[in-house]
Amino acid sequence: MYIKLDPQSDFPIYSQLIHQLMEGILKGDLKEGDMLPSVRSLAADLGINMHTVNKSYHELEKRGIIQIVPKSGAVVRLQQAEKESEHYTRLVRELKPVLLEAMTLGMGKAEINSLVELLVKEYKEE
Amino acid sequence: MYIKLDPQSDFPIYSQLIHQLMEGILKGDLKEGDMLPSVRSLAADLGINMHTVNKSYHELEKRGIIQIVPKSGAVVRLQQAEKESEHYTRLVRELKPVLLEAMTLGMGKAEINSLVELLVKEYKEE
DNA sequence: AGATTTGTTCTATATTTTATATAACAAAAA
DNA sequence: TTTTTGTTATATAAAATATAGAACAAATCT
Repeated sequence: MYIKLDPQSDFPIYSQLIHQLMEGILKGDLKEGDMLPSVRSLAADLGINMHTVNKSYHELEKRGIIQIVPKSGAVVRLQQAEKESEHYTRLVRELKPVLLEAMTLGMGKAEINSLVELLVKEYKEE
Repeated sequence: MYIKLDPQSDFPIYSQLIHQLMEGILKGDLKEGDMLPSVRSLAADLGINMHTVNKSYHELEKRGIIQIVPKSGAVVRLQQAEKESEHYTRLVRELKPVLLEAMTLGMGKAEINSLVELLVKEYKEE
């Protein structure tokens, strides 16, 4: 699975890594139950620090996407996000400002929905 | 127009201010052509630094939402975001990771769309 | 015209976040 | 048993965030 990081991006490295790993899951490169590479080996592969990878993994765990087994490794464990769950709440908190921006740029409900559909399709066809 | 800032938020103050001002525009508190308060007066009202407000204003200008007239003030000037415009491109870049998160949380196209509709309605009924 | 307010620019400082670097530890895995 | 694992700790550096104060010229107000 290929991971691309851009040091010049607005997003910090650990965020980019989170995004790439989520992409990998959605594309099927990583499936439920799969082990993620160890923080040391992935850091070496990507040419970044171990702690940066570690931060990404723990953030993914906080988001309910992987499970970290102490002294062992990280496993893909997708959780269903119930409404009112902390995962769902955080998602809404992150989604709001982006929608605000879309609306101030003149996009309506229909336009936003078609954009969302377009982007969703890039990762998963249903 | 009431503006609420949370120093403990994950979002920096200047980002929160950007969001609140966008909300004000969408709710109709600020209309096309309206002047924004001066950076000094708004900073004083909110109990934050002048330069922080200034940063928010310039970011809003970069996003095509207001126009800053040198030595005069800031005016609401909503631009239509054409596809392929830098505004549209940035929006997509910000929207992608949020959608990735939604999908890894198990949400499908329909679920995401209904959430988007729900949030959009909070600001603007069409 | 004169006084005030405006955004702008500059320097300075402090805190937080991000990223890297080393080292050591105990538990798990090979 | 040797290696690898995540964890924890300390340390450093750079960037982002936020505040502070001062000075300037243009715009606005009285």
